[in-house]
This record gives sequence, structure tokens and C-alpha cells, in this order.
Amino acid sequence: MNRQIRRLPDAELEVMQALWACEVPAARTDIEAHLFPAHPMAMTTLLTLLTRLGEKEFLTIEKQGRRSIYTPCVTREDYLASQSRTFFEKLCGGDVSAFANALCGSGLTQKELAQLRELLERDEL
Amino acid sequence: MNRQIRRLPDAELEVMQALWACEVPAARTDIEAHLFPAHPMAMTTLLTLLTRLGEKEFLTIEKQGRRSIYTPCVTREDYLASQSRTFFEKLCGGDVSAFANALCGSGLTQKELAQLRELLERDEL
DNA sequence: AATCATCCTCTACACTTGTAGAATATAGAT
DNA sequence: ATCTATATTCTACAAGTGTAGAGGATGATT
Repeated sequence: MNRQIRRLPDAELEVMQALWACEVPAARTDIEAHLFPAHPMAMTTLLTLLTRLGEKEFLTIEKQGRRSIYTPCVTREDYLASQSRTFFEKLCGGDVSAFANALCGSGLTQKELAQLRELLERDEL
Repeated sequence: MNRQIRRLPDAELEVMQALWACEVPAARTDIEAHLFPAHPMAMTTLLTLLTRLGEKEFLTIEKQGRRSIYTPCVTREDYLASQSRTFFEKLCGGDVSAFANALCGSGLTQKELAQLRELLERDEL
């Protein structure tokens, strides 16, 4: 069903999140515009991260003249699902109650928890 | 309520998990016995990791003659809660429905999901 | 007291990650 | 044809991570 997707380092994840937020395929400027403004980075840094993501096959890079366009080849949904699984297995040891406790202690509001419960219910059908 | 706890690298986390599984305070041999058997490591590797965890203040090291005893100073619960929060914020962008979808797609069984929902409900009271 | 066994610390090294300047290539303007 | 702005790739480096051997300290044994 869902293969194991390697965990990305923080900086690369931020770039992927920006890419996922774009209309794809996206140009560098587009991705740049979707980056977390609170974490500025030099343009070459962004390009380095994009290259590394390409090597890791999280996205493909196609050149059009001097510019490149980037297309994700892992969806956000798949990535999140895979990382959830990893969290459950590696951190919670596959123990549902440990997981539930973690969520309850995580600072999510009552409202958010209720919402989560409801969504889980709906999806279960 | 719960401060931000830095994320541990995989190898260090495994050691912490082993320590949490011990009667504390624990000796190295004890921790060793609780390590994931599927991932063998040299004794000195374990000791290096314990030292690093001490530097990061995840545990304290007390010497008794030539041997050391280790005591966690971050609880498993606090660590899991903090990491859940980070997961929710950084991966799901603070979006409950993205989180719910991630869980539903993560390969958890229907039974596990139902159990999770129930535990959340109970804890909400 | 000398030797041995055991436990820990030091040192080491390759690989990854975060970061970005220098160098190179290319489309557009003159 | 040349110059210029701009986009990408190369190179670089410090810090973090995974791994473990060499060396030093100390408790146990003869």
C-alpha cells in the first residue's frame, strides 16, 4: 500500500512544502514565493536543496534554456502518511495508547482534538 | 505547558527508548539488553551515544567506580508529546484535516484507528 | 603486587545537512 | 558581436550523525 519514504531533513522538507503549495510544475521563483518567510535563505541555498531533492527523487528537474522547472514526484499526502506511520512505529513503538497520550499531551486544543476524532470517524466508514 | 524538546537523531532515540524501557537508574548492560536486537551496535558505539545524550541533557551520568549509571531526565511521555506537536505543526502545517488524512493513509488498521478515536474521546473529558 | 578482565573516554573518519560564494551558462538588449 | 542581467551548477566548509578501534582507568584474581 504505502511504501516507506525516507525522512527529509528540515531544510529540504521546507522546500518540498513550498513546492507542494505551488501550481506544478513550478519555477524556482514560484517556489521561492511559497517559502516560509520566517526562514529566509540565499537563492543558491534554495537551489542546492532543490538539487539534493532531485537526487533523492522527491522531484524531477527539467531544463528549459537556462531555467529549470520542478515537479514533485512524491505527493504531500503520501509523505505525510508515511511519516505518520514512522512516527507511530518508531516513536510510539506501535502502541496506540502511547500515541493517543502523545496527542493529548501535545498541546492540541480540545477543539482540535474533537475535530480530529470526528475526521477519523468519518474516514473510517 | 510543554516546552519544545529537540528532536533526537535516530540512533540516539533508539538508545533513549532502551533506557526508558529499563528500571531506572540503569547500567549500560541493562540498556544494552533493551536495545532493538535488529540493530546491533558495538559497545563503544552505545557508549558514544550515551555520552552525546548526556551532553544534550536527555540523561544524567553518574560514575560509581569504573562504571556509570544512567538516568533519563526527559520522560518518554514528554518527548512523544513534544514530537507530536512538531509533527502536527511542521509536517501538517497545523491543519487538523491534513493530520487526520495522514493517519488514515498511514496503514493503521481500522481497529487501531477506532481504538485511537476512543482513547482520544476518553482523554477529552 | 602483578595480571587480567571490564568499562569507559578519546580519537577518528566518512557521510549528511545547512549554508552560501565563485564560477559558468544563457537569454535579452544594444 | 558584445555586454548585461539572471539562472543554475560547483565548490566549500562547519556542524551533526553513525560507527567503532585504541587507549586508559579500575575492580577482581592469583
